[in-house]
Amino acid sequence: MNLNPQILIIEDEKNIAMYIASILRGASYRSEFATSGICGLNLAASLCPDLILLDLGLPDIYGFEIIEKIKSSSDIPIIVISARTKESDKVKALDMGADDYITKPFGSGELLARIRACLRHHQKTTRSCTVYKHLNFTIDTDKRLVLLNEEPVHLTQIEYKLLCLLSENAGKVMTYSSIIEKIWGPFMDDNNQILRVNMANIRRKIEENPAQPVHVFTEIGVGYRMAENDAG
Amino acid sequence: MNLNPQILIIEDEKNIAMYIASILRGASYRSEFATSGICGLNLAASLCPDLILLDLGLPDIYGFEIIEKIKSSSDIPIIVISARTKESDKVKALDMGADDYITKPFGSGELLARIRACLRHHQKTTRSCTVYKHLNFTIDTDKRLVLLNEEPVHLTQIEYKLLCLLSENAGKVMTYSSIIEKIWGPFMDDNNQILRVNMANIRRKIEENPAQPVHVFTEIGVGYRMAENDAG
DNA sequence: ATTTGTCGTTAAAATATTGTTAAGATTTTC
DNA sequence: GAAAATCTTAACAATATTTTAACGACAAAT
Repeated sequence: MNLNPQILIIEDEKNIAMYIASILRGASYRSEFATSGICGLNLAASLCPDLILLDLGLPDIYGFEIIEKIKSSSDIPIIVISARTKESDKVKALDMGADDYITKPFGSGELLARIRACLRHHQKTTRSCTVYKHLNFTIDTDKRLVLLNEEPVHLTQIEYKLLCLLSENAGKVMTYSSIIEKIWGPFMDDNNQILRVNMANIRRKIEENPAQPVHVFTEIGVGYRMAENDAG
Repeated sequence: MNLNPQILIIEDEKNIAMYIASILRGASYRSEFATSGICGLNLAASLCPDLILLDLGLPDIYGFEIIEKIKSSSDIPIIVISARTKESDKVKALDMGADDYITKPFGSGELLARIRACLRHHQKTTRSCTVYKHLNFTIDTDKRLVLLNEEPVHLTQIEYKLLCLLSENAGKVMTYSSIIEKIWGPFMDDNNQILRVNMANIRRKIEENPAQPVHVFTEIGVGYRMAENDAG
């Protein structure tokens, strides 16, 4: 069963946020708020929403920075909602990586249509299959279940995210810093000690012999790579 | 060599079409016209442009039909340009598959920014090729993987960087000092002992007979040169 | 032919990175 | 609120990489 798409609203004016949320609810999207930029960035990292609606006029962080940070660590589509009609703002936001730009006031129909277009567009890039198959284990992201030799294995939140991330990118090396950014968010420092510990825990759970892994290899000085089997 | 993106303009009013074309030319896009819907559909099929700018108010075919037809047979991004500001039109066009909707009058900056966003978005699906191919080995820089006779070869960080650098410049001699500068940075002293060791290690890994290399040749007194195969 | 200098090779020393364990800190669960 | 699980941090051993040094083979120069 797939949940309805989750949308994160980053907007400092409560009443506008509430208004948007009600529109989204009417279209049966799940929505979350953030009333500041920092808060928004953290929520974006922890929730991994399907889409972000971003107001540019935030109190703490310069709106364009948020676009940059989110896009550097993820692929989440961003629709900018702004009172600024100046062309230079639109250009800047779009070039920073925003996927669309709507100026206030806007109609609920247009907002929803643009959200649909954005989500549709994005789905083409993200594979629809929710099961990663490997040599002797599978990940079912739909059920959040990992089976090792048909037997369920318990993974903690972080371990699970990490395994999924590597599965998604099976075959190619993911650098330590990119992994850390994707799992712990953009404010985590680049110390990969914590990553090493988690990888050790994962290997203890899914590798026959953790000292000679067959699933996740380490490229010394660079990062980790998951074996490219029939993942996907 | 990659040509600049080609953009198809489907617009019945000549002067508007010319205006758009001049904007595109200014940003060094290649552009083509179609002044009717039928004509546009044919050109879309034969040219396979990178993007389509579509005016909704065409004489022959109902504009929405064009969106539907193009999208059903291809993945070309479509930006609708229209004088209609009615929300229902926007919603309909976007839901039909259009990727963006701009209302006239629009600024050239916004148009170009939206085109960039659209192209960028679309490129993600068709990822660029990052593979260097040589006689019996390949380097996949996306996966950071070196295959020798289809078998993965392990290279250390320096070895890998070095091999990539030479591949990038296949066919031409790279001087020792330029190599050292690129790999160890500008503060490394010009002693190429360390480079010799690394080259020996690389040759042991990728050359059949390291004493008679076929991939990386040394130009005595000057530097190293990688054989110019179909690298790229 | 001898000298000079460059290059390839090997091995050992120095350095850096990674895996592992265990002990607090924090959160979640009951 | 206590117990369990999880997350984080620190220390240390194991391992891999990078650097340095020494030396023989070979080519160019005298």
